Amino acid sequence: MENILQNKNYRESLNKTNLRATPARLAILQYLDEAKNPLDVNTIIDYLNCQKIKTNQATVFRIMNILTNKNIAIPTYFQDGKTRYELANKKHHHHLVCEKCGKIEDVEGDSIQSLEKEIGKEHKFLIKKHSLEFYGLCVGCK
Amino acid sequence: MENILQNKNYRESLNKTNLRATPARLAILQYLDEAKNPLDVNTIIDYLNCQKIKTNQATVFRIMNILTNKNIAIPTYFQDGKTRYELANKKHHHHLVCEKCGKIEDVEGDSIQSLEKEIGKEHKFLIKKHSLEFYGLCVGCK
DNA sequence: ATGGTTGCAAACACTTTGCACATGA
DNA sequence: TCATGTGCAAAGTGTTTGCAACCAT
Repeated sequence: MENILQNKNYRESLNKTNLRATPARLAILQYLDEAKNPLDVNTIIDYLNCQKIKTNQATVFRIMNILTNKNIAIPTYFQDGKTRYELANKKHHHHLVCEKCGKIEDVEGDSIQSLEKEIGKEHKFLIKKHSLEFYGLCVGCK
Repeated sequence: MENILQNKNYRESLNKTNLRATPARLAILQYLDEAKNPLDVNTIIDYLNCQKIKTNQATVFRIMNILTNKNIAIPTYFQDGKTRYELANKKHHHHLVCEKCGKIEDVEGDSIQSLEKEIGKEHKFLIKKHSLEFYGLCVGCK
């Protein structure tokens, strides 16, 4: 579980995993790296269009799947049915999702490590990861 | 947040919330009540067919949405993109999802209540619920 | 009787796939 | 050069909606 994106050299990061550095891939890595929230495919496509990089859904889905398989990106599945992606790079965190405006906020810290260990042992289950989302109302909406 | 399904009188439970007691609704409530796992719509349809209750996806989705809005059922969203439902009736719990065979196991106990309070306060976020799923390998698959 | 429910088909949204063409190394 | 990647269109899923017919109360 090494940190593939350590030096923001996206091109090198791609080559290191036997992926070619295409304009779309480079731009997506940069966008994910700058993003404060997990991004869904349509948001990514809009961004690429703004950057004058012509693309389409099939390609972006393919890229996101590859980045996921190479452990460069991590998908999270929210209640609206859209998959959102973040760089695996980021510190482990959870999400606060506002049910009114849809805003997604990160919560840093892996606060349930010990719980995870305990549960895994008790249920004889090899836990590899977890997904913890809090749903409610953000400051502006409550 | 009263317990609507306290006495397994599904008909009464439905009437109490201004819902008519149709064969599909009664059977779904009973099925959910007996189920050890959250159920997705196709699984529910298969069950209804076995029970000689003719139905279709639109109807079952509509029923599940209504039950969710009436706080009788709770949806959970898993990585395979399918929504699964449980009775709101059940003790609060989390899920262990086997990434190989797909089996879903419940983990009883609301072990992160205090964490939730803490995070809500710190982020000025009104947390109404959370969703915690553990992914990995079950006894049989590891 | 009549308003809530269903069934069917069509529409939607998200995601995947096939195949010819284009391109990075 | 040539394997890898892209674009487009079509197809695959899960879910929702419109509307006429149906049925629980």
